[in-house]
Amino acid sequence: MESPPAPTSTDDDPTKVDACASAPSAHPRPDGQDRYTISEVVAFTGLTAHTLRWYERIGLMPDVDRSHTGQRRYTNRDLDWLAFVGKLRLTGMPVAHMVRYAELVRLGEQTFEERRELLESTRRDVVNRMAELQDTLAVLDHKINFYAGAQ
Amino acid sequence: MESPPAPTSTDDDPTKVDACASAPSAHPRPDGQDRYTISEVVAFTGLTAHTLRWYERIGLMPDVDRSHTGQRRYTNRDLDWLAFVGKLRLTGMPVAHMVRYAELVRLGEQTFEERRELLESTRRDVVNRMAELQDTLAVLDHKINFYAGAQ
DNA sequence: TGCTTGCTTGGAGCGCACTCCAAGGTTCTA
DNA sequence: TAGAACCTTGGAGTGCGCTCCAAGCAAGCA
Repeated sequence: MESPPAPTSTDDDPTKVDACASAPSAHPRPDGQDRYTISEVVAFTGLTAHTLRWYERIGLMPDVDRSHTGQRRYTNRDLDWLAFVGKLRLTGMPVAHMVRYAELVRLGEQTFEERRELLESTRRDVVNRMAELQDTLAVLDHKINFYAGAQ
Repeated sequence: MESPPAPTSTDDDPTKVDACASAPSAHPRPDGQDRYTISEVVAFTGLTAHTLRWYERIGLMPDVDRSHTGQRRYTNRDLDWLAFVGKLRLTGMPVAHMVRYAELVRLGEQTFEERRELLESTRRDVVNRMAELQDTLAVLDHKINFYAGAQ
């Protein structure tokens, strides 16, 4: 990372696949022994195995490692990436944009600028959405108060 | 309305179809001459005519008036209702729940309690969503700062 | 060794919220 | 009175984000 914060956290270094440091997220196994099966990842993330495989098919997961017989083995870094994708999903960002971001990460450091622009655009969406929700909250409270006042 | 605020605003009185007072929204025509065609409503709301007709079909619009030849004529109250539905839509509330709410409004005052519960549940969803977005904002800012710092 | 459970794939299916279509009637302006 | 623009309907289609299926291989245990 930029300066010296948490020693275990991976971050936006493209050699580390742009995992997300904001959730140190205490992974159950130390680096080196982190070869999770798909069902373990299902348990950690709450996603379904179908969805995990689908993410890979559409290019949203960066090359998951395989066992000698071809079964998926996920790393802590993959888990970090999935946590970040989960955040993006909460923003309502279309999956196609996330795929674009994943592609930029694969392309390395020369895409930092475009990545930043993409995230800033997403940030604006989030801020707008929060303002909309704040408005809506006022409307809901007004009506709830009316109904509460009318017993 | 409960106390005496804005004189023009309709509100949660079921005889007035539960329109939303929170947006006084300066409708272009006074009550009595408010018989908007579907394309006028499209212009006001940003919804498509398809969507307006669909809302009616699924029970999300309360009995839109018709001209003598059967064409729709929307009132200011219909516009208020659509504005409220728009707010609910922003919360991510499923259309089926909005239809349920519309049904409760049609059933009159004895559904005040259930309407309040439905809106309070929606309110909780909104608050949760806002907290999630706030979290996400922190993650986005962290990454944006990293990319900005790396030029 | 057999048995159960888990993992693999490509491709089909689903639920939601619209979105559009075809064929025909209505309204408005000149 | 003509012509353009608008409105009607039931039903089919679309795009998104999954979700599931079938058929077969892999892993772990008695």
